[in-house]
Order: sequence, then C-alpha cells, then structure tokens
Amino acid sequence: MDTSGGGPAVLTLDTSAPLFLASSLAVAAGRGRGVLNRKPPSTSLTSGSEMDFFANEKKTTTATTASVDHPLKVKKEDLTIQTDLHLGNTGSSDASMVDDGMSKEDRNELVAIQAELARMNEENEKLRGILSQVSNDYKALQLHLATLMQQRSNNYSPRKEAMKEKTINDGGGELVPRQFMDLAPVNSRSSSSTASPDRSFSPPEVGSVGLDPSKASSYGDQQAQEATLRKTRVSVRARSEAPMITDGCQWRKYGQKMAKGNPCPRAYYRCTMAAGCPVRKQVQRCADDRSVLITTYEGTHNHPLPPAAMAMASTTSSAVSMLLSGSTSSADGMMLARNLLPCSSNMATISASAPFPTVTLDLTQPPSANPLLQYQLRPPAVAFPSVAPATFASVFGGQMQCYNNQSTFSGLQVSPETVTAATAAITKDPNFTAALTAAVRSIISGNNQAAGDGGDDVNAGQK
DNA sequence: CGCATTTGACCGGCGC
DNA sequence: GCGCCGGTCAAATGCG
Repeated sequence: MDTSGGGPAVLTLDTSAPLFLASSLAVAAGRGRGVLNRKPPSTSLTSGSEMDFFANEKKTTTATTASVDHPLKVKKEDLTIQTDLHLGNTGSSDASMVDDGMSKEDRNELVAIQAELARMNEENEKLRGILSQVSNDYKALQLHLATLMQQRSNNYSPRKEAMKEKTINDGGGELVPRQFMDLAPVNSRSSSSTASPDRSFSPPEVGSVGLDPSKASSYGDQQAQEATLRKTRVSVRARSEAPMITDGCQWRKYGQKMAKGNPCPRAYYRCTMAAGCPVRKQVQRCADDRSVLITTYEGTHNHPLPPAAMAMASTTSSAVSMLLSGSTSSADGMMLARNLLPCSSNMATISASAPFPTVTLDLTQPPSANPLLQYQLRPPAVAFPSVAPATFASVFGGQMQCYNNQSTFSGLQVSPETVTAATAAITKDPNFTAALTAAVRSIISGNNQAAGDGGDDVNAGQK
C-alpha cells in the first residue's frame, strides 16, 4: 500500500517550479539591485490568466521596469521642457554651445539636468539588462524543467501504470483525472506499494511522454530530492478552542487515530476544494497544552487558493523553502537553518529526527515575543539554485491554472512582510479566517508594516 | 437522498 | 518473524 499519501503531490508542483522561480528571481533582482527597489509593492500583485503565466511573468517584470521607468520618464519630460525653455531656438542640447542670454546659473542647471538625464538613461539601460537577465534565467529554468520532466517520464514504472489502469477499470471511484495519475512519479515508497494505487495523488504534470526505465538509474539524485520534497511537512501550532482551524481551504475528514503519547486523537483531513487535490493535513491537540492545536500540512494544492488560504500557504511555503532551499536533505536543512538562524528560537524549528523534514511554526506566541520569526521563514535570496523551484512548488499549486494567482503572490511569499502579516494575524486572533483575511488584506494593500501593525489589520478583519 | 463523519479493519514501515 | 505504529480505506452511521 502506498502510505506515502500526498507524497507524489510534490512532483506536481515541479511544473510550476520555473515559473515560481522566475518570479522569485524577479523579486530577488528587485531586492538585490538597488535600481529595482523603486518598484512599488503593487507591481507584485499583477494577475492574469494562467496560460500566459510566462507572459504574465514578463508582464510582471515589465511592470516592474515600467514602474521604475515611470518616475524617470516623468522627470525626462520635465527635463525636456526645461531644456527647451532654456535652449530657446538654438536646437542644441549642448549647454556649452548655448550663449543666447542664458545666465550662468541657468547653464549650470542645464548641465546638471543633462547629466541627470544621461544618468537616468544609463540606469534604464541597466534595468533593461536586468530584465533581460531575468528573462534569460527563466528560459534556462524552463529548459531545465523540461529536461527533468522528460527524465521523470522516462523513469516511469510500467507496473504502476498497469495497477493504476486496473484501479480505474475497477471503478475505484477515484475522482482524480486519469491524466494526473498517469503522470505519477516513481519513488521509493510508492514504487513498493502493492495496494491502493489510487492513493497516488499525482499532480498534473504536463508534457510527460514515453517510458524508458533504463534511464532510471541515472536519476537517483533527482528521486532523492523529490522524495524529500514530497514528504516535507509544515506543522503549525496555534491556540484555538475550535476542533480545527479554518485556514481557507475545504477539508474532509477521512480518518482518526489515537497517536501514541497523546491522549487526544489525531484527525486526518484531505483537501476537497478540487477533485484530486493531494493536500492532506493532520490535526491534533498538543498533549502538554490542549489549548494548542497542531495542524500539519503535507502536499501541494493543485488548484487556486482563496486569499485566506493563500496567507497560510505563504507562511508554510516560506517555512518549507527555508528548510529546503539549497539542499534536499533534512540534515543539510538543519545546517542551513542553523546558519540562517544563529539565534535559536522556539517559534520556527526544523526537525531532522522526524520521518520527514518538518518545519514547525509555533504561532502560540506573538511575533513580538520573537521578532526573528519573520526572517526565519524567509529563504535567502541566494538560495535559488535548481532545487529551489521544486521547493517552492512543493507548497503551491501544480496546475497551470494555479500559476497566475499563486505566482501573483509568489513575490510576496518570500517576503518577510507577508509572513509577518499572516503570522501576526494568526497569532492574535482565534478567528483564523478573519485573521487570515486581514493578513492578506494587509499584504495586498502593500502595507509593509511590522508585525504589530499587521495585528491591527487583524482586528479590523474581525469586524 | 446525498453528503460528511465515524470507526474498525487493513496495510506498510520500522524496530527488536 | 513479530509486534507496534502511523496512515488510509471503506462500510456504517448521522445529519440536513
């Protein structure tokens, strides 16, 4: 039996990986290079249809450039007017040639203006270069993704294919579209499964073609990465009297078990917002403090998320990306975490002893108690190697439909403001939905406020 | 009647 | 090999 459950889901997201990364790159470029820092927050919130994500990405990037250009253009116009006024009918732009009654002060001003103009032109050229670089990076990643997907499809197991075929023919009632299942990747756990093949929640990968198991042996590293990503979990601790936090998604309970060492039962839920969504979560009260609800998320949504869910996804995504960025092993993740978090904290921890890499977000304390939280959750801008796309993708949707909405937020997902706002809202308000809504509102409004300010939004959202 | 939840059974992984 | 445990399934049950 394939108990990996949501495992295969992670691979789905790989489809979105380069897209996500591209967006991240844009953000990284924006952060890393001062020129792009002029981009107003709102430019990250462009939205559009998923199919033209690339176009949308370009649009976003273009918008970024445009937003940067805008003030410059305005200046240029102003400068042009001033220049015309000063130059009169000489028609020359060379101030040194002007000698038609202009005062020395005017000439100096004209020289300064022209220098400014030249500087801005140069700056624009740099921006074009950056845009070009980002675009090239995206294309390279897209190519890389195509290669990986081809490898995966080559590694596909005919036996598993046959089992899935049987399940479908038997009328197993699985609602997962056939094409999703067929594209399920092979991994150490699922490949050994002998039952319940319908549990292979394979995200909708596109472009998988052909079978060539002979190439599987050269794919070990990739498989290891996928296995880690697939099993990566995010555990959220939050105080709530409700039996389950409302995180914006729709869940259906499919099981409940008594876990060892905890008198409180553990409930198992799966996302029902879309047929075949592989995301699952476990809800259990803390044995030590029963007012604390521990919610563990696993897998990737294959559908667009509502704003409230986006806030949560943003938080967990950032946590996971921190865990996995630059590495796919939990041990490395721990090292990375230690490097990133020289100051240990109990608010965001990474477990290497757990069966799967698990990021635990302790939201039972206000962020003010530990201001490091927001930064702990943020992946370093330099941690965007080829692994990163899958990392981000492991939390966010895998369907092309998801790309736009989610990519729209992708720039925010890695921002500390996003995490801060969402975290503050979650922490301060037992009403999770209202809190998350407030958090998202604060994000969308481009409100780069500190955690405390995000809490104000929370209060507003309650009403 | 349809859908969601409950709950016992089942399965695979893992440690001894 | 055996037993424990986590995770999931699916029939039974409850509810609107």
